[in-house]
Amino acid sequence: MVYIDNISEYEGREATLKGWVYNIRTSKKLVFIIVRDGTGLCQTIVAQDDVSDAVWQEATALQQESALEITGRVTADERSIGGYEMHVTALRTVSQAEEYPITPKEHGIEFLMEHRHLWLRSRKQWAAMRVRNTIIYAIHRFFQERGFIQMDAPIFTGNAAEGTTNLFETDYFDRKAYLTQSGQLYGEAMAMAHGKIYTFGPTFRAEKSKTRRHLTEFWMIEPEMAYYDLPMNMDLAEEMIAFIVAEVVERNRPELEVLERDVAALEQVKAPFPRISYTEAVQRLNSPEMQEKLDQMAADRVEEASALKAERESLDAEFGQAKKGRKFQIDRRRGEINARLDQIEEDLRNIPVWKKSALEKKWGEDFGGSDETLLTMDEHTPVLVHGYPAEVKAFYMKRDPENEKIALGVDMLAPEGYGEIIGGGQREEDLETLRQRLREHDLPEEQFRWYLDLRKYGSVPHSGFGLGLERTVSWLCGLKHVRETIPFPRMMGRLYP
RNA sequence: UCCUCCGUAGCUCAAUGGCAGAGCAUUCGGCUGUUAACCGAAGGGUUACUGGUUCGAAUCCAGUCGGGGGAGCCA
Repeated sequence: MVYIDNISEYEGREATLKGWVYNIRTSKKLVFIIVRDGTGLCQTIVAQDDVSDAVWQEATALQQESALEITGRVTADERSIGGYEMHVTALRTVSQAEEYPITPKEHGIEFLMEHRHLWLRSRKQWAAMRVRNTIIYAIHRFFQERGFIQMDAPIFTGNAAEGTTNLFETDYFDRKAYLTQSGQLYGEAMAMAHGKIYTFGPTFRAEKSKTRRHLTEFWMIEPEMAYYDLPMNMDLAEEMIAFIVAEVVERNRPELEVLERDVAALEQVKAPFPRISYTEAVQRLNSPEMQEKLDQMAADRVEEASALKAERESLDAEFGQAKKGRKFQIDRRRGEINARLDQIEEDLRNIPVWKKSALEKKWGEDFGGSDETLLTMDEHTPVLVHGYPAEVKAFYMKRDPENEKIALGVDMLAPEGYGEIIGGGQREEDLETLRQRLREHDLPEEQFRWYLDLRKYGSVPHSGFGLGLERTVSWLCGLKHVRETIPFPRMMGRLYP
């Protein structure tokens, strides 16, 4: 089989592509068909003089997304996408498409989500999925090359416990079962068997969150390592992220270009990343400098908004006498301006809230989304925040031996406002301490009998973390919303397709 | 659960209480190299739904439904 991504090998020769019509343009005696085959796009040219009447008829009858086999001579041509094009000699329609709903024009998100099964064929979505694939492969490589064993935690769990989040409840032979929100506790058991393990699987949270960072079903990677303390854990997380980013930059340049991602920003993501304690982070949020930064941000937004409005007015004035092609551009630009203005309006409403949240953040409170954005605002790499107040963290988190109020947890915050991509820490390994924590959190010891066994039979210091795959994809692709980083996103209010 | 914005042709949007419109898509015609081609024509509407105000409602008011963004919660 010939695929578009290696079509250069066929320059000057005849080849057959099997794919779909990405776009088609007709002229009197020429038809330009952009063919898509899953590996890329290639322009093909059908000239009436070069082909039989039958082939010409078929070519002119093709619709967007019709499936076809197309044969012709491959030539290099700078005018064409990918630098090569095909002069067609034969063509077979495999399947004539009906009128395709996703036209070469902007669409709203509701419409696109309703057609997600088709939207996946579009260029940007195609590129994002390829980056996702690189990330998945890089994660496996990273761990496999370091002696980690990949193991799977169960998806059905019996205990609704462990904490605060809402779980999906299912009927399990007349008993209640819940879809897992984390494989971590099982990861600990597996790490005691194999030393270093990682899980890679779906997780479910029934949170009624409608934000760009949330899905109800998402994929999480959770390494767990025996004999690792918090600093070792942080080193591993940092090394892993740097590795993933380097792989994406190396292997996905064309995809990042399609996504219009600023590659230079990704190239700066190299270890070591800044590390600050939770206590320092709170001080930073409380600082007058942070308030000034937010005032500056508000002023910048106001300025940007007035510039955009001026631009929109001049576009409006131009629109009347513009030619069709230009009208199209104006339309598109107006759409961008309106979307940005909506965003600015939202920001301006929120900045006072962010200011208040930052200024009034007290030691002991958890960070909100805006706090995370502020903490990474001046960085081009992720930031590690460690040593959280024990009270806001889960029962299994080990406390700092020198300060009972501090848990040995760490979060990694991605830059550019992408938020928390990693959460983890060192686990409590002492049996009696853990029993007491369960009581403090009002959790039933019976449910955790197996977990407590791990502390009875050869308990050792151990650590691990969870990486959110979709947030990582979102950050590296520069996508605004995690719903574009998974083939079929599951969100509150979205179960189709 | 709360705050906020939105719902007009298949799609993206306009119409600021007074004749419901444009571009794309579709169909037909024209055009020899197009880059989301271009030019001409045609068809296409329960303005989300229910009620109210008004001489008159896409527009104002109330409620319902659906969606976007955010808070909380979190990866």
